[in-house]
Amino acid sequence: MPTSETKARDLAERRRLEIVHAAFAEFAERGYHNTGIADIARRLGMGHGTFYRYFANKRDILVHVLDHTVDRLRAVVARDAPGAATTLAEYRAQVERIGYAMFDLFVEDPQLMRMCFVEPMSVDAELAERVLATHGAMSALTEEYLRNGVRRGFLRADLDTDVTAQAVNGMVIAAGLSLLRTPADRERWVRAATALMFDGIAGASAGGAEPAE
Amino acid sequence: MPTSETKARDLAERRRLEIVHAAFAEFAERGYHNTGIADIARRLGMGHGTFYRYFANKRDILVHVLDHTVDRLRAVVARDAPGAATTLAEYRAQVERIGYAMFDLFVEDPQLMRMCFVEPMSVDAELAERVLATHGAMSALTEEYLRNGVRRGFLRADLDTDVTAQAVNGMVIAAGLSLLRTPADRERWVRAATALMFDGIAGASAGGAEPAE
Amino acid sequence: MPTSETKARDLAERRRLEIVHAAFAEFAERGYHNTGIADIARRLGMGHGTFYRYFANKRDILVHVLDHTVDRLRAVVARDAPGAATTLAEYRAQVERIGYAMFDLFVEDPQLMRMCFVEPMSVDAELAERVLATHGAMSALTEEYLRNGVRRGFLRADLDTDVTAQAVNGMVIAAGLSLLRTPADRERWVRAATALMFDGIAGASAGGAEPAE
Amino acid sequence: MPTSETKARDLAERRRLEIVHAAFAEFAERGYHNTGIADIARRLGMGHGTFYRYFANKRDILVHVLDHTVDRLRAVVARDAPGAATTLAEYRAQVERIGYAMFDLFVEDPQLMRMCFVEPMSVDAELAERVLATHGAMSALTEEYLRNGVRRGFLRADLDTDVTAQAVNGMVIAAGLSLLRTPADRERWVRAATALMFDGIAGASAGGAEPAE
DNA sequence: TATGAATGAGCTTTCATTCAT
DNA sequence: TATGAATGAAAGCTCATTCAT
Repeated sequence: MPTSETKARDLAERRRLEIVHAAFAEFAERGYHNTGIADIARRLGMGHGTFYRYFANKRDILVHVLDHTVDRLRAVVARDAPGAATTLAEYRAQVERIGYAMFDLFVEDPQLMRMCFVEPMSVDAELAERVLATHGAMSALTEEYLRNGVRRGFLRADLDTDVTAQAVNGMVIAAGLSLLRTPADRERWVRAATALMFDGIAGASAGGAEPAE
Repeated sequence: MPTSETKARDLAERRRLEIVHAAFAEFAERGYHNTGIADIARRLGMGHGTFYRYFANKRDILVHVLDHTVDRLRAVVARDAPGAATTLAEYRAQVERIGYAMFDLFVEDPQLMRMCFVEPMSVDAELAERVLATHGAMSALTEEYLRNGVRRGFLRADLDTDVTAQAVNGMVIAAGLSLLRTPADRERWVRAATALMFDGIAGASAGGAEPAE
Repeated sequence: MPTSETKARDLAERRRLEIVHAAFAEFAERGYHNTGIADIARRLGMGHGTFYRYFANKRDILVHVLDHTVDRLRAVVARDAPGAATTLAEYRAQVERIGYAMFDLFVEDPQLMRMCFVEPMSVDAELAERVLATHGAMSALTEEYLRNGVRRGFLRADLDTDVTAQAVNGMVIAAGLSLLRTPADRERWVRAATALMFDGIAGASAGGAEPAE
Repeated sequence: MPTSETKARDLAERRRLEIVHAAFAEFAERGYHNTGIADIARRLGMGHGTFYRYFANKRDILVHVLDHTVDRLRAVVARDAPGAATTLAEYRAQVERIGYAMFDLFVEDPQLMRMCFVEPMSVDAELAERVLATHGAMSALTEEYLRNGVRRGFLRADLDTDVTAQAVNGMVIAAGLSLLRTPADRERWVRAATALMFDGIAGASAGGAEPAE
């Protein structure tokens, strides 16, 4: 039995979400700096004063768009538990699943990348730091997966999990950027990326774990 | 025999370069949108009207800063000719050399990354496309190296050079971003990244060229 | 026999008064222009839409605050009837009584001065005129006292009652302003002001009714 | 031989003064809060952006208008040196001179009062305090005159110079306010005010230095 | 009657760009 | 060629007021 107060709160919450979505669309379309509050409001058919009932200022909405978008990303990565895989094959399958999911996310909304990593970078130092922190957090997540693999023994014992996690995340970023420009073959991307990740590029015969010396 | 005209042209060219450097510094410090023409001019101790004798408008200087910065990046990658290596060990050594060089570049000027890939992304669609095109071009360059390795037989014959090149470039981007936040151990980064690139993460015993099926 | 209608009217009247008091407090605290309708409503714990059920607009409430405040001032001055005193001593005592009373009023609420003479002056021409008219009315009241004294023969026969009344009121204003800044000794102020008013500043020996010639 | 730099500085200084005058006129006409920067600029036929080359913000111009106006007031009071008079007659003549001069100032520009004491009072606490401080400073100046008279023996020995000075200043304020409403007879005002100031209102026969008790 | 969500006029302020000197 | 004063478009933000509930 929802009281009128909770109903009002729900309505307000829905409104906030609407604005977040509209802002996402506008920012994605023309960029944060080329978007006015009026543009966001117009997209929702509401007065631009109304915007300020829900968000403190322009930067505030960007923060919320960012958070909202990062959550979507994080959800995909976190869906598969880091400790789930017990064999290399399982692990690889898990990575592929995540890869496919992220790829689909990027395909569904190619601007997602931009909203998470590009637009907020050029607003102010604090937001830039926040983006980088997010990137760091996602690398930490990736590292969990790697650590698990090392612990279980199916990943190289001498793996530098920290740096490797960041490098792997870099591949994901590259995929995202690539999709901003041209549609890509999902299968091919994930296959090539996992191949690179697990096996490297060295010829099978020549391959050794040791760096050249 | 420099005529007074060529001398004047040289002087103008030097001035343009000065402005590009000043703009780079200002943009790096507080971002394109938070930098005014006056800031750039002030840094050079020149009147801000003078700026417009050398560049058409604010966007124009960004384009030049971008180009100039990308050239620096490209120079590093292109220093080693793609076709130079003839064995895996040579190839790997070459990659490491390039890796060290890029790393040093990022350390020397961590904002380089931002100027190439971040700031121009949020100005307008055309500049964003340009950034992505640049990224594409550098991937193409990387691909040349990979193709060469495949041709020579020391890289996997079935390597998807296109996607793999992009993914490798993603690692570089990750390194650059990482350096924006925290200084990193050059040795460790390059070692881990090349290990990942050449050998993958799979345990030595378990490693096979074949993807899980 | 209060009908329900008169009861409702009374309730409404009480509400109006509450709002007037709240508005006085807010205006006094941060000035008319820095106070929003929402501030006044919040102070009463009521919705700010409700305000408009009692007052036509923001200016309207100021008018009512002004009137209400002027009434308080006027009541003090009018308490002693202008014609009551019949001798100079009585008259002087009356002036002192009024002086003490006004002083107490200012001490009790130093913002009273501001609400009567300052805030409304900077809203629009009509309100400014109204403030000046009020000042004129209070001078007229003062003049009544002076006229009475002249008529009774204990004030200078040649007294310019009009201008003198205004000048005397000016002293009161000065006292009010002074209290806005620093607390003052009531005794001292009233004593000095009445001494000035009745006897002037000229040395006793030198004193004559005649202006210097 | 004015260098081009001093010429430029002079020009800028003249521009600033022009703006101060225009702002004075606009503020006087419609009040600080009802005046937009655009109004001030329009009055000078200049773009409103130009305003910000000379003043930091709207409040800033008010501060300058205030200072400029107070200086005009102060100049009048300070013209006659406080210690100049040596006899009561001289002193009274000096007071009358100052009275005439102030009166003329108010007649010439009745809004002067409003700019000094009214408009800045309702902007923020700091400006209000500043107005009151100015009032205090002018009272202090008046007190100097009174002290001098007491020292020389032609004013009451027991004069409370502090309070009396404030009260006398109150008369001046009253005159100023009065002139905002209706033109007044200069002769009459000064005569009545000095009479009040020097001799008080008590009838000649009845007059005594002692307060009634 | 009471409410507060919605509104948009209107303001201040910034800054890229122009142009007379 | 160099300058910086002038400009006004454009944007963010506030808040008095309205009105559906």
